[in-house]
Amino acid sequence: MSRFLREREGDLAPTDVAVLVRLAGQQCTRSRDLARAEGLDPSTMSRRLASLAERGLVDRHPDPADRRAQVLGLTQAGREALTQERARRVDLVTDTLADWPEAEKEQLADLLGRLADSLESARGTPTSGQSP
Amino acid sequence: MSRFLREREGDLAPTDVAVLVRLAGQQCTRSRDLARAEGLDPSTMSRRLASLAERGLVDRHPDPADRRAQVLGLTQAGREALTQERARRVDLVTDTLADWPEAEKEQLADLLGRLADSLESARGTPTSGQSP
DNA sequence: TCAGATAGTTGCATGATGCATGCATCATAC
DNA sequence: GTATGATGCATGCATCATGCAACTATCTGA
Repeated sequence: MSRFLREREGDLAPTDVAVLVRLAGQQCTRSRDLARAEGLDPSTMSRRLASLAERGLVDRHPDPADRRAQVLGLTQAGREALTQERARRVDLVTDTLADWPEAEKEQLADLLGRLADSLESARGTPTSGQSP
Repeated sequence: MSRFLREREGDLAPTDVAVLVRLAGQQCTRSRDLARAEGLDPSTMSRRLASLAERGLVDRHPDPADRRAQVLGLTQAGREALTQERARRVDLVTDTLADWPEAEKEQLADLLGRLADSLESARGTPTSGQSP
């Protein structure tokens, strides 16, 4: 899977896409939260955001409520880039699974969705039965 | 998924694990083939192999049939490291999907297996309907 | 024998990342 | 009100994986 994806990387790095997705979903508007959500160091997220802002995909302005922080949001270009990236991925899946029966594609989508949920709820549980 | 995995990385980098798996399966014994199989540049593979050899997980000796090439293989330590990594992953899955019904786990395994096959056979097809 | 292909390595640059640190701001205790 | 610690973000620095280009040694075929 990794080599498949490595060969088909788009214009946006995976991390950047993840950031755009979260910003589009309004799930977090703090750099800190984004970093936590993606399992990255805050410094890394700071740099990703700087890069995205420089490319005009994200816009940041000071948060009046907390002047240490900043309000993050997608620009119009950011929304378009995300739409385009999503279309690219849909094409990828469409091409690759073209000859799968419809029923199995739905099953796969359903199970992957639930897998994502399970992984999400397993976050914070480092490896195995830790945490006394 | 990526953040889940990023947080649970083992001692071996993902690429290194992939290399060990292929060597264990005897699928390729040439650095060049490994590189192609993993979608990496030969130079990168060369460096990964050097690192693995230095750590005593892989052993390389000149190929008598082709003195440019080298015969690659796992050392005993390499086999053990791979076994340990596999156990770690099994634990990860076991923990994460602990409360899934058995039937769904089997379905997921089956579909993921077939997904891997589809991705594998889609290799070399760059992005979408290219190749005139 | 010689030209071109191939296997592998190394030099160099790039880009993502983490850690330590610094700065500004907030929250709280006194 | 002021001092102390916590928090949000940025920057300096080092590390690591990676790709490209160039190189050496060897093989292959005319």
